[in-house]
Amino acid sequence: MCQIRRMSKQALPLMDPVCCAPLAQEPIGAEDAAVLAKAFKAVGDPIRLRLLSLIASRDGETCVCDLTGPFEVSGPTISHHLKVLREAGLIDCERRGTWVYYWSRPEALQRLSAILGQQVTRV
Amino acid sequence: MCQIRRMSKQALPLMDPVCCAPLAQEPIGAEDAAVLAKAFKAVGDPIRLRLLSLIASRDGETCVCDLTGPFEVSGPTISHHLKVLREAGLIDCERRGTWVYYWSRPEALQRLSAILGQQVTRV
DNA sequence: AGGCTGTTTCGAAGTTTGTCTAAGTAGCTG
DNA sequence: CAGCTACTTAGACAAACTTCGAAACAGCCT
Repeated sequence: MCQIRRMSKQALPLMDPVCCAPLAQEPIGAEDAAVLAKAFKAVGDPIRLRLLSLIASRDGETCVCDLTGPFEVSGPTISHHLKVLREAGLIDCERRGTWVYYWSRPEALQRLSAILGQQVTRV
Repeated sequence: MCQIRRMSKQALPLMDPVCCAPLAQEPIGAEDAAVLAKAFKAVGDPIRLRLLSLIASRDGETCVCDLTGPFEVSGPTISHHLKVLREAGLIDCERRGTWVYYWSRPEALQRLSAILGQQVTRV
């Protein structure tokens, strides 16, 4: 199930040690590249990208039950993709009663955005 | 070999029809997601991310001969990764005499950055 | 033309990923 | 507690990806 408490405690587990220098500013190191590539790979799947957009474009939280509808894949597959996004630090979740709710981590998206972009953004 | 003329003519073949609305603004459509996911997948590999950073952090062009050195993989593998980046519209190349030179397409990186970020950037 | 160097393409391992069905866990309700 | 619903995990399998060595191609030089 959703690792509620554990995930909420550690923010951005994968990207934390990575600096924010844009790609085009200086050649990225091998370790940073490995960590960042994992995050980019997480958004490198059409269904995950749509899931992330669905979750991020909501004001508050999104119930999983609202996420399985728009896709042509089975529930377990959606759950798998949500897990990948969660392990990449892009979203987080919490179970309240029967349902599980997801929300996005804008700071993680912003960080990835800053890596690709030219502006030297501090997040 | 490097599709010099052909690639230079058509700019951003994969991302051209995709709009620039940030992920978090509105749920992305399935077609846009497919195109964008391909681009994100291209940077979702550590070697490709380093290659892109190496190329993008240079002022001008980068010779392939300077790209094979820093990596522990064979020449053909580097060539394959460069092809993936090129097909994603992130870099382009030209052969001049014996050597092939690569350069980055900042507008493509900027577009991806804008999709992830919150600012409504027009590129 | 023939040989040499730099780069890409081809074909074939081995690994990873996306997807499914089946089974398991969490929590509600009677 | 039994049964029900919501969601996740486990195991399996096909498709895709990464990588390599070998071969092919492009352009220089003699």
